[in-house]
Amino acid sequence: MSAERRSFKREGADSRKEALIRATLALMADRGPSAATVRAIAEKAGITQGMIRHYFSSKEDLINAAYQTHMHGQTDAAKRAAGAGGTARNRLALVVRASVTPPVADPTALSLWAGFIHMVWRDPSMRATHEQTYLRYRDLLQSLIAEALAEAGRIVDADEARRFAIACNAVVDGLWLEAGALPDAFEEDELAYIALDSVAAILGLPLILDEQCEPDRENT
Amino acid sequence: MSAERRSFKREGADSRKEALIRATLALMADRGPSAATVRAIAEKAGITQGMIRHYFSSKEDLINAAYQTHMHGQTDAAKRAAGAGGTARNRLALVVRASVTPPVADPTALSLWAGFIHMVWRDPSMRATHEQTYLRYRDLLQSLIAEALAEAGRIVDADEARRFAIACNAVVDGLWLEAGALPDAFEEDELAYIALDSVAAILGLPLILDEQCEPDRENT
DNA sequence: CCCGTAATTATGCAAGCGTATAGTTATTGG
DNA sequence: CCAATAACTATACGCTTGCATAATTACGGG
Repeated sequence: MSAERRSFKREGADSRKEALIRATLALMADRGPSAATVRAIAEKAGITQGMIRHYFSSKEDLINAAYQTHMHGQTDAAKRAAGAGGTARNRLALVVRASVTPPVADPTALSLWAGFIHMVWRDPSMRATHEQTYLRYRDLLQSLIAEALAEAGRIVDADEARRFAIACNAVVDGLWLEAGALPDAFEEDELAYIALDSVAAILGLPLILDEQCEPDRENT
Repeated sequence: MSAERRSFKREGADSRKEALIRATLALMADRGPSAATVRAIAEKAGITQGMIRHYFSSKEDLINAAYQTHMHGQTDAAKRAAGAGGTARNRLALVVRASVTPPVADPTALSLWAGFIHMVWRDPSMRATHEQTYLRYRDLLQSLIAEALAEAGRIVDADEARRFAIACNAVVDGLWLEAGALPDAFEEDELAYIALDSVAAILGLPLILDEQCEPDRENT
């Protein structure tokens, strides 16, 4: 008469943590932060809700881990798009384009990001993660910019490089935001071209994608 | 032994609605969307929780009204900064500066916006409000841009004006975002200058504020 | 003057939340 | 081969939530 007990499956700690994090992200992306309850997360991860407190000290801890995972995924995807070889100018163009096109820029990523952002103000550790991730992307941009300008024979001091990075970061973020907020309002390549044109205008450096020297997925 | 009953105060419907909306915004800005419960909102508005359902059909309805109020306030503040007279170029500069400086750009506004954004996906009426507000600001920018370019003797077709508006909007949004996310990472005027320089570079049109023209660095 | 009506308060309710904990089942070292 | 232990399930608890409704109060027209 009692419902049959759930089948007992033993799994490694890492795989369980990852499953919980992925379930959290999926729920938040789908139906907002409020949908990411411990029960829903556990169900989506295929385990019972007790596990979440067995692997994370609290739900907030799990949320934090999910936030880190998401942000690292975003940055890594953009960095990966740059590839290893080619000119700095081309790598910069590739990073810019990747940052305003799927899968980095899409409604799911924006929704997820927005869901996390408001937690940043209350939890200091989430704020730390936020700043770190934010500045890391900007630093990536800044070094590519400085390198690309150097290739063109222009030497900029650190202050100017910083301002360039802030401005280009803003363009990219703004377009990333628009791509996620109004995915049907633009052609698929339109935002990429606008991003490249704008960054080029800001830097005074033509940015054209060297399609044939585009790196492929093979590098790592 | 029974606690004394709350003093009975009769008020107009508009003032009550406004009080509820302001309380909602204050709570969301302060402690996130989850803190904006009907009880907390009512307490902050100085009334009992029954009133919220007396003036709004549901809590979601109140949230929607608060969203509209906030977004309209943001756009209106930027528009107001442009003033009525002066050249279009100067009005454009004023709008750009206003959009990346307080009170339009600040942590509270960002936190509030992020709190709303993730609701946009579930509720169609909030999505409608979102698109409408979004495009209205961009249209404001686009008309100012077209006018300013015309002043300089440059006629751009509708397609190019649209791309310019998208790009400038992106710069402004990105800097607005950074100003709200990392309020201590920039000098107070720094983002305004970067915004003006970037928009100027994108449009190929020098943007200098009339009233107080600090001769900043040359772009490019 | 007073009563009907609308505004406002107070209270109750079912559902869902995060967390704690007791009970159950694999794995493992000796 | 059998405890000991860690992984895992199941359930209960206290709290909060949005919403509904009964009780109370002010106000305006007869």
